[in-house]
Formats: sequence, structure tokens, C-alpha cells
Amino acid sequence: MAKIKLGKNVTKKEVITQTAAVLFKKKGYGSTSMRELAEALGVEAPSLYNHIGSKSELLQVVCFKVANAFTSYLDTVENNLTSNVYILEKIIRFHIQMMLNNFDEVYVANHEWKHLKEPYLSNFLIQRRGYEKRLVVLMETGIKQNEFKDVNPYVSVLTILSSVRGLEFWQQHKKNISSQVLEDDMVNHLLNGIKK
Amino acid sequence: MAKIKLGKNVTKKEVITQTAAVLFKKKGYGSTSMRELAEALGVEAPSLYNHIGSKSELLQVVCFKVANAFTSYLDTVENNLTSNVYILEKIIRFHIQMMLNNFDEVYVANHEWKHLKEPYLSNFLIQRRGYEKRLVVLMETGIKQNEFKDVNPYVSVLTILSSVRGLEFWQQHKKNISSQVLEDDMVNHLLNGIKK
DNA sequence: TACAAAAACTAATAAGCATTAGTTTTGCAA
DNA sequence: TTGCAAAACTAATGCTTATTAGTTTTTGTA
Repeated sequence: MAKIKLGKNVTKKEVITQTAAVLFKKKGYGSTSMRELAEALGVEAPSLYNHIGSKSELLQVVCFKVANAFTSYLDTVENNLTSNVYILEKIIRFHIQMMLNNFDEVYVANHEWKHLKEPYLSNFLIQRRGYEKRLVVLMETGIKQNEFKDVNPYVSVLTILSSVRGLEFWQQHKKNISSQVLEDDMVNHLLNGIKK
Repeated sequence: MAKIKLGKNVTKKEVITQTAAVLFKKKGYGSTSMRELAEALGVEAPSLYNHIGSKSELLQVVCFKVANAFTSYLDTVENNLTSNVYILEKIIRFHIQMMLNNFDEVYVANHEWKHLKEPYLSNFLIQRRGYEKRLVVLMETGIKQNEFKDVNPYVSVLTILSSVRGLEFWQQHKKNISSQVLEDDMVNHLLNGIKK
């Protein structure tokens, strides 16, 4: 009876996927039923299968959309050669903006990837490890070129990625601090700790 | 037939809870069945109910054990009055050690608390927010007393807590770097960014 | 207005879940 | 060795789940 509502230039599958991301974030993948998802869309559960293949497909789409966004950004920023410090700053800012503007999807990719089915699970982990490794190389290069202190590059990358990821706890304070102050404070805190 | 094996000074309930923590971490609370837990203990599922009340009770025990450990440590370290910088350093080191030495339980408390039932869910969140608030006050005091730069205290606390939490991704590199190097590097990275 | 495709619906399936009830086995103390 | 409590077992219950099959309604187009 009720139909899935469409915005502009958005397929029904995309609407379903976005709604799924909201629910997966709120309740977790395993605890979100197709009935709940259907209800959120104003539809009966089996109707969803006219548009999607399976529940786990929804998770795959969300996780790889996020992973690909980060990988693509790193590609472009690495090609514009400047200092390693500046590249790193741009990456940190991109991570922060992704956390603030695509919160549901990033959260799901960070927390629910474990429920991916093979071979997607393995591919996701390979892609993520590759991304981290590229950041480590960036840090190592910066250390050699005397831009960064002589820290352990793994520890630094880990610290940076984790800090940014922690913005998921930020939602509650959103009203008190502008996202620009947040972004600048966080960039300074993280870069001042390692810059020479 | 098979009995649950006991170590020294450990009740059967504690053995079950610890095993549950390992499984909850590996597969998530919702995707861990009582059958799997029982199998890991060499027992049939209904036998578990001779020792525990319910599946969700297991999650409660894990989450509050972790939460109480952090709260207690903050109590003791706050009573030994020294500089705010030094207190903060001790707290960071405690967090790191908890991540390294009680990984399964801390991970579960960080990731699976969402599945707690009321009123435990609310209590857990209240306790966590209270803990964070105490750290913010510590940071504010340190700023007033000119120990820290004039940063936003919420952002700094968030950055620190998130970085430490990110040690969950550390397991894979464990072999390459000693935990002492890790701890010192991370403390320096985080404190150098905000110390005056 | 009629037709065809898209997308909704209802009904059903088979599997998995936590948990309870009732029974048997185990292990310790007298 | 006997007896009792603790702790295991088997069997069953009732519920929820993702998904499929088959049917009807809706919608856009000729």
C-alpha cells in the first residue's frame, strides 16, 4: 500500500540503505530486524526484497561506501605534493568532517563490520589495513624529512585515527561548541604533540 | 557430564562470565548464543542456568566490573594531591594498562553496553558521563592553574579517551613494539599537545 | 483507457533463540 | 556406604528471525 518515498536522484535502494544505517547504528546489525526496517519505511518486510538482495547486502553497501570514501580522499591528497605535515592535517580534517556529516554510516562501518559475510569481511579488513599502512608510511617519511619528532609511527597513526573516531561521543556536546572550534582544537592537539 | 573447570579462588559464575566476555568480544552480544557459550565451557546450554540468571546478566557483570574499575582508580588518584598534569598522566597510563591487560572485558564494555537492559543501561551511561565530567573538571583546573594550554577541555578529554580506547586495534602490532614503548609514546603524544 | 511492469501485499517455511520443567548423575560429608 | 545437595542432563515451549512463493495492487505509458 504505502510506497517508499523518494527524494531527488535517489534510488529506493539508497533510501533503504540509509534507513538501515540509522537503525544499525541505533540498535546494532544483529538486533535490527527486517520488520523494523520495513516499518521505518512504511512497508511490509517482504516488500524490501523487491529492491535488495539480503540484509547483509545492506551492511556491505554501507561499510564499503565509507571505506572507499577514505581511500579515494587519500588518493587525491597524496597526489598534490606538499609537506607531510600538511597532508596529514588535511586527512585529519577530512576524518573529522566525515564523522560530523556522515555520522550514521561511519559509525556503522566502524562498529558493525564484524558481521560482514565472507569474502566481504576479508576484503574490508584488507582495505582498512592498507589504508592504515599508507598513513604509517606518510608518517615515516615525515620523520625522515625532519618534519615530525622521532616517534613510533604506528603509535602516532593509531593515536590520531582513534582520537578522530572518538567523535562518535561528540553528539551530546554538539550544541555547546562549533564544529570549527572542535576541528581546530583537535588538529592542534594531535599535530602539536608530534610536530618538530 | 563434563563439569565447568575451576581455577583458584574463582567461582563457576566468574568462569562463565569471563568466557562470555571473550565470545561477546569476538562475535558481539546479540550474535553469541547460549549454546555457543555452553559449548565453549564443555556443557549443555540449560546447565548454565544453575549458575547464572540470564544472558543479559552476564553482560551487566562485565560492563559494571569495568566501569567500577575506572571509577575506583580515579577516586584513589584524586586523593593523592599532586599536579593536574601528573594526575592526568597516571590516568592515561591506567587506561592503557586496562586496555592491554583486560582487553576482552574493556572491549565488551566499550562496544556492547548498548544491549544492557534497563535500569542497567541508564545507570551505566550515568556512571560513564560522570566519569568523563570529572576528567573535564580536572582539565579545567589544570588550565586555570596554568599547567595546560588554553584548549577546550571537552575536546581534550575526548581526544585522550578516544586515543586510548583505540588500542583495541593494537593487538595485531603487539609483537613488534613493547607495551612500555607504546605507553610512553602515547602519553607523550597526548600530553605534549596540551602541556604548557 | 488498456496493458505491462514494478512494487506492494499475505501466507508460509524452516531455522534459531533464550529459557523452563522435570529427571538423572555426580561428588562430598556423615 | 548412604544420603543429600549441587549440577549436569534431555525434552519441550513459545517466540522471533530472514527469506520465498504466490497474488494483488499500483503506476506510468502508449
